[in-house]
Amino acid sequence: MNISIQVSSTLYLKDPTSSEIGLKILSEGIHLMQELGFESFTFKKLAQNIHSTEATIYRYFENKHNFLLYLINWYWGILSYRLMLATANVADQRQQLTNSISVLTGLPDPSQLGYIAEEMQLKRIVIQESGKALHTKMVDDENQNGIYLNYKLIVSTVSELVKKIDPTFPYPEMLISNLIENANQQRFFSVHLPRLTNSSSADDAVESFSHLIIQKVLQS
Amino acid sequence: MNISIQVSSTLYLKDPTSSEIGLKILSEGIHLMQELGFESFTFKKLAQNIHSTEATIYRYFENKHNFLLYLINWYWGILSYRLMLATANVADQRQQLTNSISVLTGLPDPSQLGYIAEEMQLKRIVIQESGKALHTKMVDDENQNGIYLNYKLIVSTVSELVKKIDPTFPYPEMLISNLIENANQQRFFSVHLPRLTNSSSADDAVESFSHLIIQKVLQS
DNA sequence: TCATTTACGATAGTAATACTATTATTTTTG
DNA sequence: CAAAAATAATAGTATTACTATCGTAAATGA
Repeated sequence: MNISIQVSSTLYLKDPTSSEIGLKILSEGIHLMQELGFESFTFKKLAQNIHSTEATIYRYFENKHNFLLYLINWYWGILSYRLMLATANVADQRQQLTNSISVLTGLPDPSQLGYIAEEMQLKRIVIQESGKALHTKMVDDENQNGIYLNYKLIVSTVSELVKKIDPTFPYPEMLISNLIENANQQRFFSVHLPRLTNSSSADDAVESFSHLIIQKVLQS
Repeated sequence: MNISIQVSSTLYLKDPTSSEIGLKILSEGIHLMQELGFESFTFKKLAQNIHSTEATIYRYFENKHNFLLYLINWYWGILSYRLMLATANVADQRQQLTNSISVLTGLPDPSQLGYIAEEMQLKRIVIQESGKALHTKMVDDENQNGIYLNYKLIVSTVSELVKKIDPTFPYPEMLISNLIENANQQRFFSVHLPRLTNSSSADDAVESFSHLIIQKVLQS
């Protein structure tokens, strides 16, 4: 059911979407990754869960670090797609920005068309694990290999919108990457360190906060 | 030279500041942690560097995860102290907040009194590794053990200031934890993923951005 | 000062992990 | 239906994150 989300081909040895067992690696892999967390997740456990072997998984992914990067890349691909949907045929640039911020910082609406089942699971993985994927000695090499293009494209697209709305604002990229990262961080806090946030699961304070920042900071 | 920074005693088995070799574990440990990163850092390597053995280090710290938590806790202790210095004898609350934001998001001034040599190294470790310490299955237990009290105290103190200045602002804790986390994140981006930020090492855009947010968002 | 606790160094050992390698068997495909 | 490719089954390796044991050195205290 993937609407052909692009994931950088340097992240896999063999395209997991090209075979039955590859798809099982992905779907069960997502499930196991969020259940166990990156540290306790192993290819051995995944192999057992899909009634296959370690060797088979290693034919698709070089290592579990790359597997995590694949999942994160996939997530940003989905968001990229939803961002496109949310701004298409919207004339007003302010409204485009508002819609974009909702996509990037709000929770996905399950009833919406184009909803992708894996998105919620991937989002949880991104919130919990993406720091571990990023804060590595390999980050510069990976960046060179285009691993972060999906993410950078999102930041670039939305910050271009910011520039159009308020050309005087001096930190458009920082503003957008901040709001994106903050959304994930605050959702983590609201579960584990609630005194660091004003977000609870009931109202979506994270999204409201983001809109408020945009509204107060940009002059149009 | 520690001005008796408090670190939660649940983080060590034996206080490393209480002995010669404990202090060597800390100073060489900081050095090695930032040089190798958390993954490649091992107690074995650290033991070799201080001409001691693994067993000795394990007598001070239960494991390397707790060692990292100790370093991070130490960092927040230092910041807590600097926050106190920066707001003491400042009458105006706005100015107190401004000074606090500078401490939390700016770079420390080496010429300033009370500067602690390890702070820069610890800051680098916090920027690079703190996500790995936090995003773990143990986070709830650790929080229960008071590991994050230093951090929560900082957020609480500064957000109380926010509440006094603008009682109508609905997300004071989120605002402050966001600015703190953002500062570290953007500094990481500026080194590794510069297209996600507008911060370069030359000017301190991170700090300016933070002040701008505060200024625009709070009404006084 | 001398006995005793405490800390440290040296060494060995273990279970788990993150892979690599080999070979047999099944599945796919031209 | 033959050849190629993918997978299963199994074994093996280096490293890591510890734990255990024991002899010695240093600090402490009566």
